[in-house]
Amino acid sequence: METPTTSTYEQERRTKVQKLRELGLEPFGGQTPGIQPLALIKSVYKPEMGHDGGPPVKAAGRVILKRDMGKLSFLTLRDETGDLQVALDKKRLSDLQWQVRCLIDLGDIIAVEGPLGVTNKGEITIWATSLAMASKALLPPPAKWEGLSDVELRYRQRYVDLFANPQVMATLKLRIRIVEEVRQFMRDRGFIEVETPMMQPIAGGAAARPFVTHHNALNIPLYLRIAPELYLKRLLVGGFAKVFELNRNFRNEGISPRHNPEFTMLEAYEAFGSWQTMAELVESMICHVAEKLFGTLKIEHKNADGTVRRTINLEGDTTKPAGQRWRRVRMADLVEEHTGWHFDKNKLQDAPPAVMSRILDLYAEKLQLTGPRDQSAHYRTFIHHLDRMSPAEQLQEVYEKLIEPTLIDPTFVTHVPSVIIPLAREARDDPFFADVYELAINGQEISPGYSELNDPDIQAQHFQHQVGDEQQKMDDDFINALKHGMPPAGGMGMGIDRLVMTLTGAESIRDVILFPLMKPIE
RNA sequence: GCGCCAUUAGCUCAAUUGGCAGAGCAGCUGACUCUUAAUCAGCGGGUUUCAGGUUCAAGUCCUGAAUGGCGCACCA
Repeated sequence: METPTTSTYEQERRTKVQKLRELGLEPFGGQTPGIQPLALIKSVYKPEMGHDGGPPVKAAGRVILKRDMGKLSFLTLRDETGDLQVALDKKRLSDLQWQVRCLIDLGDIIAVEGPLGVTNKGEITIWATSLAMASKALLPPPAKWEGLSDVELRYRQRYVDLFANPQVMATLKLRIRIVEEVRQFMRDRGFIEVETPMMQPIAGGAAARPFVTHHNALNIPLYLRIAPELYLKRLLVGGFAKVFELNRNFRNEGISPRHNPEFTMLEAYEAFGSWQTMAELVESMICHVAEKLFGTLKIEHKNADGTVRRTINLEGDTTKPAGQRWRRVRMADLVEEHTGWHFDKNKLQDAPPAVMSRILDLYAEKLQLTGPRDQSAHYRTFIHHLDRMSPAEQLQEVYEKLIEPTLIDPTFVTHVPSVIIPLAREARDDPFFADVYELAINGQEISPGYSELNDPDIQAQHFQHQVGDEQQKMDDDFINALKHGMPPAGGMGMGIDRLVMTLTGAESIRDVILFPLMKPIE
């Protein structure tokens, strides 16, 4: 591809590429066996090795700092594992290689070989006896001290972000470790990982707008899945007892600090389980991951200056058995606790005026509104919005908008109105509510868990109702599957990106996704 | 889709009331064999995101656009 850029930086560096070629050297390197990670090399050094008495080592990395002093240079190399100093001493290098030294810029990737040692000031250092350009960088890296801080550039050019900002690399690697631990935990619990269609003729299992594509040979529309749920349940019908899938879902909705159009979801189903077995599973899993990766159940979110912004306590009530320690509370009780609204399945408009006043207090707090209430369009819109809802929707709305964001420590919210959860079973003692939990941590919904609905007729009714709302399409084949008999089951979903945000303290979902979606330029 | 805010050198940021667009790092030239964001001397570097407008004069004020951030809406 043609390079349109003609910045002086690039021109200078292209000249150096040319000079390397004139010296008979390859500016873009080649296969180089025997290179060891910088952190490993650093760990090999022992004080008795002295100034340069360590073993010969072979290293490679990006030059992130350069200090030239006439006939001696110190470079700081960086690789995936960390930083290490390399010394280029004119006496130890051939004339040709010394000329290479003069052509090294910040950002270049170089390979060196030489004994491991230490400088007079005590810095562990490779005293290079050979030096090769592995990849000449044609573009300059960001400022060496500030790194790259322009948010847009960081997301658009993550490759720069990763090498310029070690904290970014650390967070994204932590994400990878979390995913590994979640998988391992599920396997240890006897769940098997399956792969179900990401391209579906009917996008079911959730209420969200799907991405649409087209299959040419069949001449049919296909939808990127918004959830794997209906296929995983088909597997229960087929006889799988404990399955999970950990992969991408796609939802054609707005982008926000908590929403990326493609995101990673864990879904798991256990025959003869329930929302209670799923609650135990998710609580145990998150605690396991936290213990394994951080060695603690107290997760601290820190600011850039190191001060603690927020602490999430995953311990719960330690007088109870492990896996049942997190708070469990009915949605109606939680709403009453915060607003004084005693939910009796009647409309909010019928509650005492003090309730609405309290709800508006919370609304003002959330949006940080200070002005008078009567004239504010904010309040009018919100009230009008609530007025048009059914009591069940009002309960859900008050919880989701005003209370969920305040739930920092893990909380299982149970007895959610069943009308808004078409794929779950109704509670036996009161069919107004569904047999489910919604787990909130860090002010976000992290995981829903259901006692799954396996009655094909009730499921079909729920779909009919939903079709009326244009929320979910009727999936006749799924109903057909249920007619063959699906064992009663517990099912759960868990938003992996949000879990990672909770565990790492990331404020935006983009900080835990390697390549978040950005609008293309032009 | 709506609202608020931002956009200045490769990067990080200044620029008073509307009055000559600047610094640090990076770059170039030179010095330097123990530096740690090396140091020292000198030199370059700009369509102030874009398109219009007001004005003697616009980075600064106005209108529109683009991209981004945050909030709202959407997303059970």
